[in-house]
Amino acid sequence: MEPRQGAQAIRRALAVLRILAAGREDGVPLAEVVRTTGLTRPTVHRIVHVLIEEGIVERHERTGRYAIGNQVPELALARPRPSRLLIAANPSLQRASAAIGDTLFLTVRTGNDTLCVDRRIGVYPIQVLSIEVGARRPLGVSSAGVAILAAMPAQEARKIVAANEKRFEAYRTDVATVLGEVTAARRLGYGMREIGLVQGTKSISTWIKTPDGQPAAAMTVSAVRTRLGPRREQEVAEILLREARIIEQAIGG
Amino acid sequence: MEPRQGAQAIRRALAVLRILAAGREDGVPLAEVVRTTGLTRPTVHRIVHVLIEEGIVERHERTGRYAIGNQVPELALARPRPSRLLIAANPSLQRASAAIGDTLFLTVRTGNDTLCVDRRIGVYPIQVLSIEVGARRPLGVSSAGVAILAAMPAQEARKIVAANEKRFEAYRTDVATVLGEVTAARRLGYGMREIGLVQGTKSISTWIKTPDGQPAAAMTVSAVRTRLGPRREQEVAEILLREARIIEQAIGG
DNA sequence: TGGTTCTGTCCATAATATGGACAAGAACGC
DNA sequence: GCGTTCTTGTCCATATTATGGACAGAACCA
Repeated sequence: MEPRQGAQAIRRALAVLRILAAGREDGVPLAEVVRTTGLTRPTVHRIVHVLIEEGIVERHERTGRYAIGNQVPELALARPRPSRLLIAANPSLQRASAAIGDTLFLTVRTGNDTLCVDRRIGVYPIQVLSIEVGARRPLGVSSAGVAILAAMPAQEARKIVAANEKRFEAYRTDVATVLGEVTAARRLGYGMREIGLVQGTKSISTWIKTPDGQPAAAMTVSAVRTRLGPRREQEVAEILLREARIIEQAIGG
Repeated sequence: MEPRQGAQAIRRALAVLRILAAGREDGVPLAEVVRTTGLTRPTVHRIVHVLIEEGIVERHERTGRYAIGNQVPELALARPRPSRLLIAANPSLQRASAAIGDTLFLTVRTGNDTLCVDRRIGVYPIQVLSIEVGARRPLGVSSAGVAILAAMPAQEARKIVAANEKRFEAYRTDVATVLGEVTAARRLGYGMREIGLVQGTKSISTWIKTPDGQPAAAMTVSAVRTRLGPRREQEVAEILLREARIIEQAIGG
């Protein structure tokens, strides 16, 4: 499907950039980039340093870790329109946040990653704030990722999960576990994780599909586990499912 | 100064991306990318299409023009902190905008381009709004660019102007004209263009330097020409110069 | 001290990106 | 209609370019 050739170096540079983006502000050590991309160290080293010269990547003084540079937001300014989805989802996030009281996330798929694009903090005094806007994770490790995978054709989902295999280790999961969760999510109608990425938290995610049936995003509630018992899980899931359908209407029109 | 080799393709891809960023949402035709980068058409074609497959570039349905894709803002989310400069400049822009009443721009240098990063609209009923946040131009074609060039060592400025030679044509200027304006700006203490990029407008720009003497940005006022006669030009320049020094203090601390 | 991480560099080699040449479509003039 | 000039897209032999194995230094720990 993507047989265009003659640009190995560019593709590799982008793969490196995506890993660095997943590391956010803290940056990523070279060795980790080498491990997760599967490229050789001289190659990664060369790519990263060319990107530094070009201002696309920065190196943190103290740690020596590599991170996304300031020229990337500058390039991004050339594309200012906020996405349709963000506008369409806004009222639903507002309503659901008020009704539920716990933290809400809106997450999209980008390549083999999930990317948090919006967050609403609820009124309940204990909030799960571990995930920030811009947070990027391999598809499959969060309940949002599981929901998005559950919403796509099984074969495509398997392909993505396989591609992320190496990266799962860092999140203490593996291909079989993720595929199991995806299957469970399909049965339930929503994604769920009893053990959230942070100890003692629980997450519930619904998927949002585009008119052509592709998953566009996931809407997630994260809370301390004790606040999401079986009964309330049911309630929260119903709210999320209802709002997800409303967002689908909005992006469909 | 930048002798690292082994990544021609990556550098070329970035050069293409920067041209596309300058085109903003409208996009840029392939032929123009070829002309301004000086690369051959097969090469640009290959690069652009690989970037499309990777989601970094998009092609507009109707026009066939190429533009920055949605994955670029997604990568940029990994770097959320707004720049020090933007924070430091905020009160000055506020004050100057109130005092002057015409549109104010804050512009930074990025590579061989100027990039508008902030804009304040004044109270006067006729405002020059042609430049938007995200607008990118070759250094030298706007008064902000002239100011930034005037604030750097003459040799470096000449080098940048020479590098932009090909791109000047599209703005109906040339190396000699730009260098003349830069010299004039050094004498005056601020950048000025009697004929703005839009017919009948006039612009005045002051430069803002970092503690180490490098130009960090330019602050610009644009107005219809009749509103910036010699007397008012003097007044406006004084306000801009004063605020520029205040911003320099703020980023210096 | 030796062992284990990490990062950085060299350079012969193979694989890769290159660009001249060709092709075809679109817009314009007449 | 037909030529002219613009555009974008593709092929493929070639040589330029990116590659990665091997080596080395630095930092940390026992």
